[in-house]
Order: sequence, then C-alpha cells, then structure tokens
Amino acid sequence: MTSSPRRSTRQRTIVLEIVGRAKTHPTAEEVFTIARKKLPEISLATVYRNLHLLAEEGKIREVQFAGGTLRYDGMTMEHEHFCCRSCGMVQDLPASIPDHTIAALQERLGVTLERYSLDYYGLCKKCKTTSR
Amino acid sequence: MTSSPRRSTRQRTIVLEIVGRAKTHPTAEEVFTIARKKLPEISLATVYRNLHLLAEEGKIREVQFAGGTLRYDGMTMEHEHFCCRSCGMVQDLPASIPDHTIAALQERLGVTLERYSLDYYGLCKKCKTTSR
DNA sequence: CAGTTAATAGTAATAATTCCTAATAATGCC
DNA sequence: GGCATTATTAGGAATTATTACTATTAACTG
Repeated sequence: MTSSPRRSTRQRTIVLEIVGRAKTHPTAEEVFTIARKKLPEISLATVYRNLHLLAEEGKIREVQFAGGTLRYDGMTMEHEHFCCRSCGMVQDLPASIPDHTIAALQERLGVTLERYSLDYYGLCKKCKTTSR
Repeated sequence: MTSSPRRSTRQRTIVLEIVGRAKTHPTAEEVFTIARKKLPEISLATVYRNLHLLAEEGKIREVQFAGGTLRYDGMTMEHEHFCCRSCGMVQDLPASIPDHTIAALQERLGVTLERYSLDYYGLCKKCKTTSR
C-alpha cells in the first residue's frame, strides 16, 4: 500500500506558523483562537488534526505539564523545561543529558532510547517570594 | 482559618494500598476496578478524590506518559521512568540527576526547584525486534 | 481544466474528570 | 458507650478535552 501524499493547506500552514511563533506553549484551544483571527472559518477539529499531524512529522512537539492539558511547542530541538507550579510560567532549557549517559542507559536496559522528557517544577523568581 | 483534621476512611486506605502495591502505574479507572473487589460500593468519584488527596500529601505520585491519561505511582522516592512507545511498558529507574546539578540550575535560573519529572521513551527489549 | 481524493467545517459522540447533594460514618467529647 | 459535629461518601449530573462522522471543499495530477 502506497501512502497518499500529504497536501499543503492554508489551515495546516497557519497552525504550524502559530505554534512556531508562540513563546508560550499553547493548547489546541489557544491555537484555535489565534487561528480564527487569520482564518475565521477554521474549525477546532482541524486544529486538533493538524497539531497531531505536525507532531507526528516532528515539526512541532507535544508537551504536558503536571497533569494539565496537552500543549504544543514549536521548538523541535531536544530541550527541557522549567515550570512554575504557582503561575504556570514555562521556560525552555537546553538539553542537559549527555549522549554518552543516554547510550550507557540504553545499553544497561537493553532497550532503544529515542527521546526523553525532562521537566523541572518549582517556583519562579516572582512566585517564590509571593507564594509558599 | 484552621484546617480540619483529615479522617481515615476505609476507602482512602484501600486506594492507598492498591497504588502502593501495584507494579504497574494504574489509572484512576484501574484503581477503581480493583477497589470494587474489596469494597463493592466504592464510587469512582471517591477514588479520584482520594488519589488527589494522597498525591497532595506525597503518599503517592501522579505520572503521565506521552499525553496519555493520568496514572498513579506508589513509589514516592524520587525516580525516573522508561516507557516503551510500542507496548506501553513502564520501568522505574533510580534518580540520576545529582543534587549539585539541580542546585546549580536553581541558582542559575533564580528559582526554587522542588522536583523534576524525567521520562525516557523508546522501544523495550521485546518490542525493538518486533516493531519499528 | 477535469477527475481524484485528502482535507475541511460543523457537529455529534466519547473519554476523563469534576461537581453536586443528600446520606453516612469518623472523630472528639461527655 | 452515646451524641454532636462535620469530613467523607455514593451516585449521578455536568464539564472539559478530544475524537469521530459526514457531506462538502479544494489540493494536486495528468
């Protein structure tokens, strides 16, 4: 069975653009709201479908913090996150786990490691004085 | 406002027991099914409520893999996970990030770090020959 | 430019979780 | 032990997040 070619639609382009440009890590709903401004007739289901497709193609990433709803990240390079448990602010951090550490773990477990997800939780600069 | 004392109920005890004993990382629904065997009248909402309470008290942990539904982990010590993307098998791994690394990061970001969540994804021993 | 069919809009359906309310039962006090 | 207080529960309704469905539209191919 030959796979049918993927078409390039305005909807798909806009969804990718929005996630790529976003500094936050938007939810599907948030992407939808922004998309509507450019393409008022776009539907929520289309946004969901394209977010999945784009994630599958590796053009964006799915992320999720502390049991919240799924979010999308335009930064496709391997990286990590810090997430404030009080205000929800999320900061991107560079990847920190060395290749050789991953290789060693892979060896030790007898598995194939493809990616990892590392999220730090705590209080951000602002919240650490306010909250407790 | 003084906080009212927490009561010890059969429902709460059973939920904690189930998660504590589980080798898998069960969902609320799975905990509910098991709990019904011991306490047929327990309700799903009660299971959800107690899972949250217990997680808040640090007696169990909430975990979530690759956008799946929330799961619960009886292992309360800091630890990490390997998750097979094919069969879904999850393996606990010891914590690997040194305290001084966390301290340094905390310093660098100017935040308070309280915990982290590190999950590796890939193919387990069995699936790496079968899947692709 | 016409045919093929991937993709879409809009909405219904499902899944996961939370909310609500009257009834129950754990705790503290006598 | 008996009683009052009120945290907790059962059960179901409501909500939220996501997916499925279907007729229609619009990319692509030749």
